[in-house]
Formats: sequence, C-alpha cells, structure tokens
Amino acid sequence: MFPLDFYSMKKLIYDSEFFDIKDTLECGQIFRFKPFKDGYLIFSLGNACYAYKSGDKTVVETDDEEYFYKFFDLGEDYSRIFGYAMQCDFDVVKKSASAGKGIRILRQDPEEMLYSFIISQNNNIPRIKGIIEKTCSALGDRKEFMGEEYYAFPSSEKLAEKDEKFYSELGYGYRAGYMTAVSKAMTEGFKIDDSLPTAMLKAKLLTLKGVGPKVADCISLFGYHRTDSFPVDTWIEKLYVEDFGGTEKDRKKITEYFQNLFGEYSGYVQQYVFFYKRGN
DNA sequence: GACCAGGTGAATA
DNA sequence: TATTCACATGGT
Repeated sequence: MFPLDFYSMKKLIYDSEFFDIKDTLECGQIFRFKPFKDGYLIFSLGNACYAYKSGDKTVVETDDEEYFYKFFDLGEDYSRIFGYAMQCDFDVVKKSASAGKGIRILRQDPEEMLYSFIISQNNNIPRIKGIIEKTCSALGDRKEFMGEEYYAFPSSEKLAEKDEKFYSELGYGYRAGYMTAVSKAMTEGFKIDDSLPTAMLKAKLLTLKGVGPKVADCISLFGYHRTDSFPVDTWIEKLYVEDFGGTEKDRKKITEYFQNLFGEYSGYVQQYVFFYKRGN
C-alpha cells in the first residue's frame, strides 16, 4: 500500500519568470532549506515542501498547498513589483532587479523570524544556518517529508525551557542571553498586534533584548510582510556609499533615506539589491 | 593573525 | 544626543 502522504501530496505550478526558487531561497531571507533531488527541501515552522524548476515552471510539492501558496506569496503579482524597480532612477536598482527578477518575498512565521534574525546579528549566513539547524534538532518536533527526517522550528515555550549555557553550547556566542530573555518574554505575554502600523510594530519589537533596528526591520519584512521596511546591514551600507553616493553614517538615517525613496516597495527593492550586492 | 559576518547594548563624553 | 567598544564564534 502507498503511504497516506502519497494521496495528499499536491503540486503548485507557477511560471518561473517571477518565481525563481534558487534566487528566492538564496537571497538571504530564509535559512532553513537544503538541496534535494532537482531542487530544494524547504522548511517553515513544522511544514515542509519540495520545490524545483521544470522548464519554464517552478513546481512546489507539498501536502499543505494552502500554507505554501501563502508562504511563497503566490497571490501577489510580481511583474508589477519588477516593473516598479525597472522604472527607478538608479542604475543599480534596475541591474539588481534584472538579475533577481524571480525573487519573491516569503511570508514566514513571525516567531521563527524573530529568533532567526537575533541569531543573524554580526554573523555570517553559513553559521546562522548551522545554529538554527542545531536548535531545531535539539528542541523541535521530529517530522518526516518525502522520506527525509527534519525537525520543526521550536515554539517559544520549548525555547524558554533552556538556559543560557544550553545556547552557548549550541554555538550562540554572546547571543545566548538574548535567546533566554526573548523566549521568556514571549511566554510571559509579550504579544505583537499584527494590525499595528509598521513604525509601531517596529517600536514594539525594539523593546526585546537583542532586537535592534536592523533585526526589527527584517522581522517586519519577512515575518509580517511589511514591504515598507528597508533593513540596513553592512552590505546595504556599502551599496549606499558606492551606488547612491550617500554620506550619512547613521544607519537610522540611511534606512529613512531608502524608505523615502521606495515607500511601499522598500522591502522588494532591498532584496533585489542585497542579493545583487552580495554577488550571487 | 587580522579581519569580517544580514548588529546590539552599554559605557562614555 | 552622538561615538565608541565589547561581545563569541567560525570562515577566509
């Protein structure tokens, strides 16, 4: 007999022009994915899918197509977003958009983004991935998808059960204390009203230990789909000076500069240029 | 062995 | 208010 998931497996098929799975995964917004067969296995909270390119289509196989339809933002028209970028006055934006035409902004879980981007600070992407994976293996529910074992991203309750020493031993470095403080706050009633305007949402996030402006912007963009956010990190600083002739040194002012320029398209433009600037 | 990585919090002036 | 520093760890 076939296992039950054979019957429940569904396919989402989408034109790859505005949905390039490789670029969407590798542009730095998600840390939990790995190469598999002709594409990738992708994990979000306790969900998994297999995505790959086939001809001029991107195919997503999953047993929860509703979750991943939303996750990949498939209800949004990215030709409009791409079109906006191509009409910008800045050469680097047009070049970036052309190079990353198939990038989509994923709609990820807010809490997974919260912890993931706390880990990301002053850290490099391979190591961020490693720490997150170790955390899931240690504290997440064991799951299986297409014969592959994986672990869900742990709940705040699970994370709050561990002490600072535990996180240090997983390689968190000085971020270990942030994990205990934030998971504790989350289990003690810290709530984020997702109907708040972006500025207030960000202000609320900033009250958490280890969450500064950059991390708050990433959580807003990737966890709450606030596309008026423009996270400024070391790469964007470089871009600001080299490609926009910027002179401000204060990151807050750099963020405002870009937000004023790109408005509701800030997050999309940020991902195009971040991906391009990092040279993928 | 210095320098960097999707920065932040705390101390200092 | 605006700069400056320490912070863990691993990769180059």
